[in-house]
Amino acid sequence: MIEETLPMPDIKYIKSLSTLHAEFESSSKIAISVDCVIFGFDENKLKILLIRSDAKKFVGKWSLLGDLVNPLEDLNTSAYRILKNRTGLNDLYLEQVQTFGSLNRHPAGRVITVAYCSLINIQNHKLKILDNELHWHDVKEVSNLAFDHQYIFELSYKWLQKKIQEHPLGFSLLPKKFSLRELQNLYEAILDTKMDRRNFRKKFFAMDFLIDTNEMETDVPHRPGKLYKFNYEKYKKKKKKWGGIDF
Amino acid sequence: MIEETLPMPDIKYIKSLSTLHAEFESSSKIAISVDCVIFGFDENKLKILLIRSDAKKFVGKWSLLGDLVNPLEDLNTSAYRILKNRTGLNDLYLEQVQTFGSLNRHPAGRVITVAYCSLINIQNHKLKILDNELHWHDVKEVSNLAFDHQYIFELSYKWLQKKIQEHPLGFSLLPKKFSLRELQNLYEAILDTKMDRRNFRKKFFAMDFLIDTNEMETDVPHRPGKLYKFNYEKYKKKKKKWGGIDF
DNA sequence: GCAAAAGTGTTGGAAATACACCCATGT
DNA sequence: ACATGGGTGTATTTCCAACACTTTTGC
Repeated sequence: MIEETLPMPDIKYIKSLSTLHAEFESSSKIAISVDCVIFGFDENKLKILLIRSDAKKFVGKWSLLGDLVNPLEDLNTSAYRILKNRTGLNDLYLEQVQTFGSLNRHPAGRVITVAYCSLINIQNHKLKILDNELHWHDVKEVSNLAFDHQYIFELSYKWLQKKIQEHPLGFSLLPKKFSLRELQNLYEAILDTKMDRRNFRKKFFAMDFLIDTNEMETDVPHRPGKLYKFNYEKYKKKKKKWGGIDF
Repeated sequence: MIEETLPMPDIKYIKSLSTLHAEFESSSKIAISVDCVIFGFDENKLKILLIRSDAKKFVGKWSLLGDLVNPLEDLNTSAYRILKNRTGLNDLYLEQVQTFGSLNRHPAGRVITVAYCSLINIQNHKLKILDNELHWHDVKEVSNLAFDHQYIFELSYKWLQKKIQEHPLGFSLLPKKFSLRELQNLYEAILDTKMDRRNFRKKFFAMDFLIDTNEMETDVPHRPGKLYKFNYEKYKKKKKKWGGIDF
């Protein structure tokens, strides 16, 4: 139940003025931010966008892209704004992952952050602002991020691994037209595994969500493969079936 | 109030005083709350805990259990506090579901809320404080909740349906010792479906997470069934296998 | 012609489903 | 005795995993 007015601080004990002051300060505000875990796919590797942190406590460390939520803007809008400022925004997939609210996760005070996960196609979205050394990092080499961003990143990556097996998000990371080899490379990179090529094809053809574009790869130093598009319309109509119990 | 003899401030757009006031008020703070979707299981029906809203805009409507986050308390701690205040807290399962931050979801101002889902055993947790008509409602009869709580409830329910198929949460809703019939009734209630009794048993025995307590049901007007416990230790050791691709 | 990847089917095992009868208890 | 749900096994089907050779292109 939410009170219509903010509650008075509940002061039961005698405290020093400075403690009271600190509590008043902190009780009067919790800041809320959005952090974006932005995945891309290039050279058959899964990548993530990072910048250098400019927080004093974390100089030199890499950090997710985040910003405070503007009080007059919807939460999702905040996430889209951050993405837009950094990349441009066609063909992007964005979804909330989780909210992180440990007491001391931010050195500047109480900041609760909502993590969003975004998938973008690196080729179609050249970075426009390169402040703070913004660039793509191989996910396998991400370590020791600023704040609690390492933890957020790791949860987001696990989230992506699970999600991509249940929903067709992966296509956002590929060109509109792609070969089955590219699709399989994507899955193998994200899930960090190898799959049987024939079974992979069989699987996707059986789903019947791939549209044959009647085009072929060009400029490949081997037999060119067919190019496909993903049929979002057909997918949307499909209702998810009962999945069984499987711990 | 701006005095007529002073120069006009450099305002590019003319706004009413009340608009300016509202913008100042809202730009200065975003409140953050936690709302708990608390599920229980009784009489073979899935239930949810609700109270009467005391927000003026929603008089008479039912509402989830929520409260503002205390700036000196961890986010999860807020959720546990709300639960504790309302129920007592043994054997409870609590997990964050999603954060809701639409601009106008709360009439009192900008409030972003983090939804938590909790599963408790109704028999073991008699309600202690019955303010605001706190009691259990059949999930099938929940409608027209206050705020955006209907939406939060519906997402949480879907979350539960999915989660219970992939993780053994359901046991939190049952007594420590339960019969297979009770377990199946639980699954059928949550998933709103019927299952084959023999296959259900086979499934759970094959998982090998049930411990035979060598006790039987008593006071049942038919052949008594065996009572089982769930083996959390054994489950924890199990690593989740590769799940395949399945849109 | 050679390297490199595209394209293609079958088979065996595992898991899920569908299904029917006897048993133990309380009334 | 009867009503109620407990307990069990098998046949069928479906899904998944494993596996090898031929084809097409660039060089």
